[in-house]
Amino acid sequence: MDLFISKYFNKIDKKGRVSLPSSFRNVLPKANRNEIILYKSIKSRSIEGCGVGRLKEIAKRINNLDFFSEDYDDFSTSIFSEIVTTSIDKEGRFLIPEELKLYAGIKTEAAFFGQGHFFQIWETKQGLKNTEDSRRRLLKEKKSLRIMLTQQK
Amino acid sequence: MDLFISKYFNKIDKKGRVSLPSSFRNVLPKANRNEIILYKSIKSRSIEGCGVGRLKEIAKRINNLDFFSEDYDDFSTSIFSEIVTTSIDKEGRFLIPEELKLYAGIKTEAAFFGQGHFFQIWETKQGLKNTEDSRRRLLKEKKSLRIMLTQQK
DNA sequence: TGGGATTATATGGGCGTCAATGGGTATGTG
DNA sequence: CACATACCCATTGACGCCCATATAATCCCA
Repeated sequence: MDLFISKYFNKIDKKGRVSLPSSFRNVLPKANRNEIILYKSIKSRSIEGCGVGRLKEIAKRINNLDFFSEDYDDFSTSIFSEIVTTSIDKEGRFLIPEELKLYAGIKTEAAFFGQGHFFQIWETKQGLKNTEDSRRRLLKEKKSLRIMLTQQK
Repeated sequence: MDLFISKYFNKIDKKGRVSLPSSFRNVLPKANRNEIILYKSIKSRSIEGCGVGRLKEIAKRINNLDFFSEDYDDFSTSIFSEIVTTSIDKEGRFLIPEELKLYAGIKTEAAFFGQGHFFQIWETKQGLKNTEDSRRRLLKEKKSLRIMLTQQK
């Protein structure tokens, strides 16, 4: 399976280490299996993460913008300076930078939510609440989606 | 990772030395790992820097401007004549020329912002403010950021 | 197919290494 | 000689690497 799926709740130890769920590790390309990128979610108080491969893709796109435009700087600043890369140790653990933990309100436990091509890290309670809210919105307001999700192939 | 990523805040000591963040050092080609170039940013009160190898890339970008335009001369002059090369000592530190520090308003701390193929050095407060402003502009006015960040290859 | 044995995963902790920082001295150039 | 800067060494704290354990999952063989 090459998608980030399901949810996991892992402890953050004294040194600040958390295990990246094993199934998430397996999604990373064998080449860069010991590195991921993290950044603040735009839409919620959570951290988003994925393999480094996507970063190179983004770099390429930004590089194609007009170098002397304001847009270039805005993209470049908002993305490159906000993204952090962290390495994963032999046991599959990594460090969440302090700033990102603050942003997401994470202290002693990290809740990992698979999102397909990327994943989110939440403070456990907020993450669970977000899941409920999402689901409620889906069921109440988006009948068409419900159809997509329940329809047989 | 061969890109300048993330942000770092390093102290400038009495002698005027600053550490180039370790992850930035690693972006420099192993050959010229002890030399970088610095120049005033055209668009902001910051210093831009990169490995010497990127000079060619900068030349190409300027060359793509209309040769007979005023812009051409302005960019060409502003950048090429202002470029300085500085060497990095064994501990990974370098000196920011006085003129550049003045231009950016840097005194005792330098804020390094990764920008992909180059990086910027800001006075800490201004740098943080710039990050916020950039992000705000993108979120309010440009849906494209969201697309870049969330869209799959 | 049951149940012990092996492997994997999450978690904890020790310790050496490296990064950031400080300072002292030599070298050099005006 | 004075100032700047290159070179050398020292300190501190963070992080990487290694080893250890407990629980859960998987395997394997009779």
